[in-house]
Amino acid sequence: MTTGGKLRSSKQRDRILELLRATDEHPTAAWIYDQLKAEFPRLSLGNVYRNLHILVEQGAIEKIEGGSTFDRYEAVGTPHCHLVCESCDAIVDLELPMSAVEELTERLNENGPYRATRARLEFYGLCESCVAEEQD
Amino acid sequence: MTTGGKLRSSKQRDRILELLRATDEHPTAAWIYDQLKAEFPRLSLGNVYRNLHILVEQGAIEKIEGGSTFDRYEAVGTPHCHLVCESCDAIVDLELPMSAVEELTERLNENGPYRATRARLEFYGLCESCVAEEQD
DNA sequence: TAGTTAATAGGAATCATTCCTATTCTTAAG
DNA sequence: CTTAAGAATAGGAATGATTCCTATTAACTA
Repeated sequence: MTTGGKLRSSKQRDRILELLRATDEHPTAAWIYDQLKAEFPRLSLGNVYRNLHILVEQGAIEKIEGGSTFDRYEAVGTPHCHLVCESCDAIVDLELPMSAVEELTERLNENGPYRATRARLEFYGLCESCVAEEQD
Repeated sequence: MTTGGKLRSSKQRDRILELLRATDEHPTAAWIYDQLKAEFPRLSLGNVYRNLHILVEQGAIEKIEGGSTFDRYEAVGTPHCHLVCESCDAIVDLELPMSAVEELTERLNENGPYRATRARLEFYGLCESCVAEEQD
């Protein structure tokens, strides 16, 4: 990865940032690639990804990820939220605030022109054992 | 897909459900496959996926998905939540309840043994134009 | 017991993303 | 202005989770 040292300027990277600043469409890498293909006929998708990573590291843009690359499954039980441990990748069930989420969903539907049917609330941080391990 | 008609019993599917009910680890398909490989030497990963889909449709298990298959990007601005339109796949920025999320995060950290640093709240439903289109 | 049809195994195909390498470009020094 | 150094790029191969396809196997039913 190309962090740490000073970065050289790059027309492609500048244009990617401009594009993202000019739209509220939350584009995918492929969309950006399509947009810039005319302007940079030799543009490569890999380079779009590379520059997106750099821009994220610079704090200029944010990545809205689908979460991890693989799906997980659980038996059906009472509704609950999850805590994703960023240290060990565990997913912990939380008993907490399902009602709070429903409340927020209602509030959204009252105030806005949308019709939200459900919401997903996920916490990120450290699970119990990883919190314990940090006492060193 | 094999829905609609009556489903035949299946040792593999039964065991997958048992496994998921016996653990709170939120396994991946690959993990399930590894677990059952000894028991069913000829088990295929494709069949694990197939049975997971069936179990989800039956409502016996839930899929914790990473969201969509591709990542999206946005320029950095004020923190906000998103509404994902399930009809047109648009992602809409919401102004609403960022403080509420922080509040919930704090509450979680006070009550539990975890250390959550951030949370993600996403709403799913219909965006403005898709709500409008439904007036038919 | 035989026939029908679902379930399965196995592997090929997909698709977003990452990785690798040779080439090109930018920049700074001489 | 020229050139050397190294970053940025293009292009394509590799990866990894998931889906799709097909021939085979197994379970229910008449």
